[in-house]
Parts: sequence; C-alpha cells; structure tokens
Amino acid sequence: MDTRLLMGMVETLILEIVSHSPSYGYEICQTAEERSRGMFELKEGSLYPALHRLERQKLLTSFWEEADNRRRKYYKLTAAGQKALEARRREWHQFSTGVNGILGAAHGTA
Amino acid sequence: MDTRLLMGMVETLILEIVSHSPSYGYEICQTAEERSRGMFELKEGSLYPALHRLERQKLLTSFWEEADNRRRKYYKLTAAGQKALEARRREWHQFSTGVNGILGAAHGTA
DNA sequence: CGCCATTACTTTGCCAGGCTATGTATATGC
DNA sequence: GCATATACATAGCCTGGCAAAGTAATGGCG
Repeated sequence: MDTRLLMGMVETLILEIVSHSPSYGYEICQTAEERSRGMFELKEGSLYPALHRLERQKLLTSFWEEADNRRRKYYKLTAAGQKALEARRREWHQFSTGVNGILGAAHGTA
Repeated sequence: MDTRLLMGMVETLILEIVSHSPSYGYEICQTAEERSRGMFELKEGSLYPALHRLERQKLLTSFWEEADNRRRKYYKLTAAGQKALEARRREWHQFSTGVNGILGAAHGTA
C-alpha cells in the first residue's frame, strides 16, 4: 500500500471515526485498522499531528479522562467538524468517482 | 477538491491513459480532464515531473514526433509499465475499499 | 507585420503532510 | 527488576503536487 494515497485522508478518517463517539489517539488507530480490515495502520507520526491540526481548526475539541488507570486525551467532533466531515465525504465521493472514471473506463472493471 | 488527494495517483492516471495508446503531456492533461469529467486538471508542475519519473523507472518510454507542425514527446507503456498499472489498479481498489469501509460504515452510503 | 493566444515541454522552489525514530510516562505480567 | 502494552508528543526526513517562470513554434487578427 502506497502510503502517499493516504495524503489528505487521515484527517477525514479521524473525523469520521470520532463522529460516532469521542475517542482517543490509540483507540482511533485500532478502529481505523479494524474498520478498514487491516488496510490502514495510522502511524503515530501522522495521527497525533493530524489530531492537533483538527483541534487548531476547531473541528475537534479535546478533554483528558482517566479510565482503567490510563490517562487519555479524548477528542470529540464540533459542529464545524460535522460540517467539515460532510464536505470531506462529498469530496471523497467526487474524487473516487473521478478516479474510477479514468481507471474504470473501457475495462468493465467497475 | 483537496489536491492532496491526488498524491500518488498522478502516476497511476498517466499509466492508465497512456495504456490505451501513446500520448503526450498536453494531451494527457486533456484526456484526464475529460475522462474524470472535469475533476482533475493535471498541472504542468505535476505532470511533466511525473512523466520523467515514470520514464526513469522504465514504466514508460518516449519518442519525439512531429505532427500538425507540432513537436511532441509521446510516451508509451512498457511491459513493466503494464504490470505496474495492474498493481496500482489493485492498490487503488484496496485503498478505496478501505476508505469506504470507514466512511461508509453505519451510513448505508455505499 | 506585430502581437497575442494556444500548443508544448521543462525546471525551480515552496510547502503540506506522511513516515521513522525517539522520548516520556504508567500499568501489568513474568 | 524488566519487558511489554498502553498512551501521548515531537523532530526531522522525504515525496510529490503546485505555482510560476522560461523557452519556443504556430496561427489568427488587425
């Protein structure tokens, strides 16, 4: 898997995962891996900076919580984050339609 | 359209377009735009360097040709290029499946 | 005939954002 | 005690898309 493909998608995936219920970095990684059936292993060096960017952009807010004797930084979607997620969803849809328009053409590949 | 999404796809799109019949930079741009229905406007600063990379990797070969009083550098797929294209096709399929596994989940979006 | 748009290729340099690697800290198990 | 898993953070590398600028030839228009 060429990780370059992930460019620009990491934030979208985070927004999506957090949109279901607040989550924290370590768990977001695992969720991404599970829900993509092993396709995406978000690396710490991509994940945490992305979370910080999203928070700076006010698409996420964070709060620390103690559970299982673990200190965790939970992130939850803001209203703006919800809107951004919807926009990114549409963007992904357009993008993949565009790619399929090229890759799929004259191949019956669908 | 977040152009970051294109990361890593430009080469694949070029391989695909050239696979039908040899083409040259300017025409590849137009083909990409048409076949993606205006989604992708490959920029010169991405296109030409990508063509050169692909040639260095021996996935494409080039030849100059004069037509319509225009000097054009045509590129055609090599056997290795054909294999690479198939691999990238599969990669794209996996990637988009992975993304849809996350974005599509619990939304019936498909 | 001069000027500009279009076609056509190339290259420089910027910058976003993925990754590796490293560092910190705590809990649990052996 | 020490290794491993959990958990967060950051510095620095490197890829590759983009804007912008340069080169050049063609053809149309006034």
